[in-house]
Amino acid sequence: MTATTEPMTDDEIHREIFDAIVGGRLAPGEKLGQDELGKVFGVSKTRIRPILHRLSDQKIVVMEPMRGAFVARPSVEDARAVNAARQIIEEGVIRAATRVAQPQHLKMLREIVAEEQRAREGRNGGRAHRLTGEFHCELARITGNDVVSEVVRELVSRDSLVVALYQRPSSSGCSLGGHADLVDKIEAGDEDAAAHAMRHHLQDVMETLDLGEEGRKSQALAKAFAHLGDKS
Amino acid sequence: MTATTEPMTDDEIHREIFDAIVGGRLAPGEKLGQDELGKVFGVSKTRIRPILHRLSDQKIVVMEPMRGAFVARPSVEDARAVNAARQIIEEGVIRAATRVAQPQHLKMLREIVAEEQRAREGRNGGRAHRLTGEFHCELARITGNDVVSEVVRELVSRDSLVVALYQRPSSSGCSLGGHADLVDKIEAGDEDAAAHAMRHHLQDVMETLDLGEEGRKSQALAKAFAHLGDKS
DNA sequence: CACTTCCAGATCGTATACTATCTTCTGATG
DNA sequence: CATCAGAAGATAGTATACGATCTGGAAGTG
Repeated sequence: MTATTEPMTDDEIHREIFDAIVGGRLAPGEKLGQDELGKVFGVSKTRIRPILHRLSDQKIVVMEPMRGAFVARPSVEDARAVNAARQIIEEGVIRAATRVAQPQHLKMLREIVAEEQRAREGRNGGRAHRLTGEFHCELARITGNDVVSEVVRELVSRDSLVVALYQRPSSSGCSLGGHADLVDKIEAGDEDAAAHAMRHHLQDVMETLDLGEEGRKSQALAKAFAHLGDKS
Repeated sequence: MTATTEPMTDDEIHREIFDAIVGGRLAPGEKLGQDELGKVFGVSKTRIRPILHRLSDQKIVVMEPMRGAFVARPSVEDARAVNAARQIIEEGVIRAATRVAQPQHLKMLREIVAEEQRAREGRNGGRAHRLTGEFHCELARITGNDVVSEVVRELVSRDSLVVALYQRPSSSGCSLGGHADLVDKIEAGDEDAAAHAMRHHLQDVMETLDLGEEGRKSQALAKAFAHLGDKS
């Protein structure tokens, strides 16, 4: 499967790794060896390194000096910061979206919500979570502003790692029906209500996570030493 | 002045180029040769290239395939998109800031406004503009959220290129006293008024620019052929 | 004389080679 | 037996070298 015939552009390689991480196929903390990735994509380290740096800028990957690149393992503080940032930024987004939303936009959102519901009923947690992210991205796209869309996209992708790390095994997906409520508020044209709902929606998402009272630092370690009673 | 003794980290080189561009020492459209930059900083192309790519991700630089890197020359559409994005995002920011602002924060903002005023009276347009950007960044920092600060910082830096390209020679700096008004609204704790003021402030900034009715595409060319009457 | 074609110089993009640093295993020592 | 020092292997970081592509000018042709 090591294709030697396809040139494959840098952006394609980037997207491949990006999707693998956000899609959960690469677990947080996983090592991303340069030579190894180079062989996978049939190119040299020289082209892998900048891509890794780019992923590092996106906070999807961390590069430890002279140690290598790893899939990011956001701390509890990071998780809270990203969520807080989303509360702040997506408030502006949903307000702007509410002002300009057209029926076709609402239809699109409702379709995503419906699919989300179906995925959750089908116990397809991965798909449900992906659709959750898509909902927020699509909401941002209603503003018609690519810059905003890109910012939201980045924040949503960072949140993917957070849920991968801190999701409770019990809770299958995201909040239950919170998105439908948002669409209702947008349709009603009630900007303040929509903004309020968005803030609380994101807070709810945060509360479904298991962030541990004192912050389950490494997760793998915490699980490994659970029998000791976690006295730190 | 070509120091061969200092190793100079990648981030330092990045910041050096970044500041040179945002600070206006490198004009939009300027060529950024890889070998040339390598010699300036006493390193090889290999280290310059990823830095250029990073600046490209930040939209401060554009990389044309097989042609090289150039200081970005944002189009009128780009300018409008960034400004619109700021209206959307900074609305959320100023609302969050209004909710949590402390007296010390207000003091900090007023100091910047005062310095800004002084710079403008001293006909120091460059300094005034830099302080304008700093005001918005400092406002974002009130939220206490680094993610938000970083997003705003990025947007503000992109706007630097916009004003470098499209600023009217007449208007020395940014809006006249718009910032003081924002601080007043924040101090009053009136979230809606603050948000409203922010949106209009950014719109005002946009209107001080000379974006040309049909979009003064290259600026240098437009000036060069002004005598022809610009029939495009 | 104007236009096209071709060649030389320059610069970008990538692979390979080398050096520095970290990790790990082995072996010695308290 | 536990611990620490040292060497070998592996991997990151950087520079150099080579091939590909673009730009600009010179020569050729209608």
